[in-house]
Amino acid sequence: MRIGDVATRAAVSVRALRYYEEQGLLASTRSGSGQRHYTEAAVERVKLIQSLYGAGLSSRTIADLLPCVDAQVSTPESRALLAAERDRISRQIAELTLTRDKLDAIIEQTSRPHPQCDYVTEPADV
Amino acid sequence: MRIGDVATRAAVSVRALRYYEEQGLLASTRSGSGQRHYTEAAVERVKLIQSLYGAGLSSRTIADLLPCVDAQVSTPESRALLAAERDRISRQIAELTLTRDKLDAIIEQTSRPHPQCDYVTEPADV
DNA sequence: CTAAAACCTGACACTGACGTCAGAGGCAAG
DNA sequence: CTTGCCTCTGACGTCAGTGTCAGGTTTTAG
Repeated sequence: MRIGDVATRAAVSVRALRYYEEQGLLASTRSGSGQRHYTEAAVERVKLIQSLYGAGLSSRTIADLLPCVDAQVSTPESRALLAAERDRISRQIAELTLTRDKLDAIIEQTSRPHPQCDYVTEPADV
Repeated sequence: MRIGDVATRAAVSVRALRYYEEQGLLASTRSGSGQRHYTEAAVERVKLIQSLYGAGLSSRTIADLLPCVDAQVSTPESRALLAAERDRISRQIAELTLTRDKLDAIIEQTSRPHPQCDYVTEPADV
């Protein structure tokens, strides 16, 4: 599989895949002419990388924990790293939940102003 | 209250506060000599701004929805904006939850390798 | 009164995950 | 063979929130 196929199937840019390789997150074999080739597994790996980026992990952190995913084995350090990131994500979820609740409160308040006031009614179709 | 006090109490940098003002997120009155002065409410406002930043909103988006918080009134547009951001945060929470579950699965797998293998035992105190 | 600490504006530096462009080579189809 | 798309490397650009420095004024503490 060539880089363009992986990019399409994982819904990322070609540039991103080269960057992942540069960061040591994604390996490829090279054809004689230097073109990258990937296995099917690469697509899933890229999706995992993407979700970790989405959770706010840096390339460096991902690079640290991916080998442990590959090897299916963890050292005390890698377990600590994994747990630390999981906890960070949990805290992030908690914060986001609070923020969403704040937004909900704002929506509540602004949608029901003093009844005697003029205010714009529900949007018809937006 | 001067800028340094607000910074301390809201746990942000002085630079950040000046930036918020520049972006139209936080107003201040100026003393004759040009120094910024804030009310108590500024601290809470800064915390709100921070949590919105934390949820991935841009200055621009925050600038769009803060006036509606202030006015306690919403237009159809602002309601749509608020709802859209709330939904975005909800999706973000859902994604983060999935990612955390993936990490949990990885932790599970790597913490219990094939029993017949040598592997490092539980960390004592980390 | 004076020194330290806080404040001001303006501007450039930085970070990280890419976008984008240039210039050159590779590969299947007609 | 050549046309057109894909790929390569290298390098600079971007964005957004903030750090940081310079050079100067203001406020506060002793």
